[in-house]
Amino acid sequence: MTLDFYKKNKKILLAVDCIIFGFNKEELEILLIQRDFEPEKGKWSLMGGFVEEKESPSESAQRVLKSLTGLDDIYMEQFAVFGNPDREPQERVVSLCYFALINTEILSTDYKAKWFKLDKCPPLIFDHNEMVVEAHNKLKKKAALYPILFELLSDKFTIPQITLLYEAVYENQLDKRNFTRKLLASKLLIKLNEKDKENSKKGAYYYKVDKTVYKEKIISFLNFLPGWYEE
Amino acid sequence: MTLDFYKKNKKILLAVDCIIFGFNKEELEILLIQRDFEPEKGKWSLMGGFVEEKESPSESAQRVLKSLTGLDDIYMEQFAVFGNPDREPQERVVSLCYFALINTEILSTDYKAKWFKLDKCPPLIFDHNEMVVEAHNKLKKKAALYPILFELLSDKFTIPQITLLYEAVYENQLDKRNFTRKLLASKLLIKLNEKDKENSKKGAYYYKVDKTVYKEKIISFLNFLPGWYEE
DNA sequence: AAAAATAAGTGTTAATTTGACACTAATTAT
DNA sequence: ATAATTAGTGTCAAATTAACACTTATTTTT
Repeated sequence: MTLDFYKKNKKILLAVDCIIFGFNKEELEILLIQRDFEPEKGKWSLMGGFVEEKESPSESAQRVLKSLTGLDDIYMEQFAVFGNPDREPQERVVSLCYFALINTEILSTDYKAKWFKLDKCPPLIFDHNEMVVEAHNKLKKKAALYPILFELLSDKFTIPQITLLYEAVYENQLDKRNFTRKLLASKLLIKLNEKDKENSKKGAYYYKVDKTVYKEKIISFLNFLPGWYEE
Repeated sequence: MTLDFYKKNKKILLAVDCIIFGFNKEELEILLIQRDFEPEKGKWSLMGGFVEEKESPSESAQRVLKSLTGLDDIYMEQFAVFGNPDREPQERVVSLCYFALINTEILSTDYKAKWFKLDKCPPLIFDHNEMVVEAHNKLKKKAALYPILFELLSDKFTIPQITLLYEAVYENQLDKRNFTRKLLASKLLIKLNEKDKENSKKGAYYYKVDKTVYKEKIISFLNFLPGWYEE
């Protein structure tokens, strides 16, 4: 009886798919690959892979991410399961969806992945376009409460850069004065004695994240974006 | 080549486990079953089952819930994946975790499940105790933003009952005056011309949820619980 | 060297929301 | 009639919010 219980149940191919967000200083982007195998060879796709024998799903997601970007230690979160029996034509696959936030500057370019602006995402295989939409929605909700968007920026960044980032994620204009005030009130940022002179004549001071505060900081970020969630 | 790609990957037993929350007018409870099969026969366990061939994981979770409670149409949310390779001794099983909110009054009692107070939960099989803790944490976060806790109450309820419910979920005392004010300001409640006289001499007015508002209503519930998330 | 151009950075105010706080009202039981 | 019990309500000071536009620092142009 012991093993019968398990044996009578069908096993399933279990995949992970990663929506990898990046920020190009102006727009939110996602990293896609062109499939080089059947089915759907040549089509654009999220990065994915199967959960292997000796790894947990989050380890699979990390492996996939590493194999495609060379990056370790990336912010990643499981946010959905796509598992309709017929979502892939060849074989039943249940997919665990993760979104990841990476700083695109760190990423070397010799991987065959390509960045696409979120609003110019090509048609993707299977239900991957739906996954992207859900990931973006989840990102908006999460980032309203937790300061995770800093994962998309370099170690040092300017206030105008953060503002552009939030405007990109929420597809909305922000009041610069109010936003800056709230940012600084969060006590999350440390002002550096150095300016970014690339993007303006006056130059904007660099800041970095106070890591000790960052770990504890949640929810206080709420209402950074007055009203975005009510629309 | 087509199918080789899939074939070389190992399939995995995919389970769903449900943390079913209920509210007994005083405390938050979860519904558990005593396993009547090996392994771990006789031990307490979450309700679970395997994802079958023709169903999506959320359908599996609904089926499990229905088979154990007779209930349909229950609020349910996937909140975690437990998938360490060795989390079950006999066989590798990846578990998709759902939490559900049900009104215990509707539930008939001839199912062999049993309610346990959340803080008096017995030792459970495998990693189920961890799942319960994560579910409770997730519930707290979600319910701070969305009015989902009404799913735990009957169609009509009193303000004192809601207050007790929030106090139970957040394990904290609430200021009755401020909480009531915010509740009513949410425009989510419709006052009925009827009182509950069971629980007090004066009697407390019943309210019901305004379903049209309920569907849209999110986040405005935030800060119902000043400071709970900062501790 | 003066003027123009550009983007950074900053302050005020009125309205709203918050949290802290304690008494009155309605009913039943004695 | 009195006591007991729980429901229900109001005020105020402090903090937070959103709406709003000018000054500053620097480089480029003339």
